[in-house]
Amino acid sequence: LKQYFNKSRNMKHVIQTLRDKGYRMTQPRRTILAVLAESDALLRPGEVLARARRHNPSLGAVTVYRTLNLLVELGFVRCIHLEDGCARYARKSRGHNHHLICIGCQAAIEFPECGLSALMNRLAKETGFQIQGHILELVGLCPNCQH
Amino acid sequence: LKQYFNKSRNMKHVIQTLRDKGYRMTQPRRTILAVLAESDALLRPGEVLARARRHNPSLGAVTVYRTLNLLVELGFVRCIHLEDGCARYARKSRGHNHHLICIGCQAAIEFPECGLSALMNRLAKETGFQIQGHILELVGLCPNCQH
DNA sequence: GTATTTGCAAAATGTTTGCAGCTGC
DNA sequence: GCAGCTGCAAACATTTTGCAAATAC
Repeated sequence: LKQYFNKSRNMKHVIQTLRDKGYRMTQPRRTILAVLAESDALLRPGEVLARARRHNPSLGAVTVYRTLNLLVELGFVRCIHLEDGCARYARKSRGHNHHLICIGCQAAIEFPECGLSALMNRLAKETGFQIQGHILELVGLCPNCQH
Repeated sequence: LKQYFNKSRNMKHVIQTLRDKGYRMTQPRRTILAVLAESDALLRPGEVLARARRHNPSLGAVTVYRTLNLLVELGFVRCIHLEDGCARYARKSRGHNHHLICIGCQAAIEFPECGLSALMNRLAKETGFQIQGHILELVGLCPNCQH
């Protein structure tokens, strides 16, 4: 889990996906992927930048913003807005899933099944809406932050 | 529905709640409440300001931000961050509920039951998290925006 | 070699704060 | 009358854009 992006097979998958869309794997992108791979917590862009600069001090903030947007677009990263509206990022597995987030330490755990399809079907019938998706995040305190 | 805040009983409830917490009902607050009452769509602070200025041209943007924050704090309004991270506001009924949002016209319909408690209980047991809440919004196209 | 990417500076955007004057009650 | 509120200006935080130099492949 911790080495999601470090596992050679996953990194190759990222590189291949970039290639397929005309993008390139670069040193800054590798560094940012490594930062996300090493963290189990949601990170703000500034936090990603600070951590990435430990490995690569000349990295620019703009590159972090652009890279995070790209990784979201490609589906490798999720952008989450909690109540405060700040953008936070976490790595995302393939397929449909959501995050359970600790409001103490920002730890984020993925879970796949949300069981919302019955609700969505019912509301679609009742309202005539064509429901396309949903935003769902659970928030609470992880075992370490409950004391 | 359209006149949620205009109904005298509801307005009195807002006034009473403000009073109880040491706040006052003022002309700018009344105007902003009326704007939210008249709209069935999510509104950005700037949109609230523009609409409110039709009734009260001297209204300041800062007052809109402060009033929206206050109304969220008191539970009369919900602040929603969609994928783009922008803050949008909608009036909120009492009790637990969520919104079904049209990505075409920003129309927002409240619905009360989300059926997430089984999922939350299961994840709490599996992870040791003390789950305190959830962010849930359904997004799609309303009948008018599907054409 | 060439198209993509980077990093800087600057601009744009969105929101908050300090404060003097105004308003609700 | 006095506490709370407003509106302005300014500060602040965050994100985006234009562009020349660097880089991936």
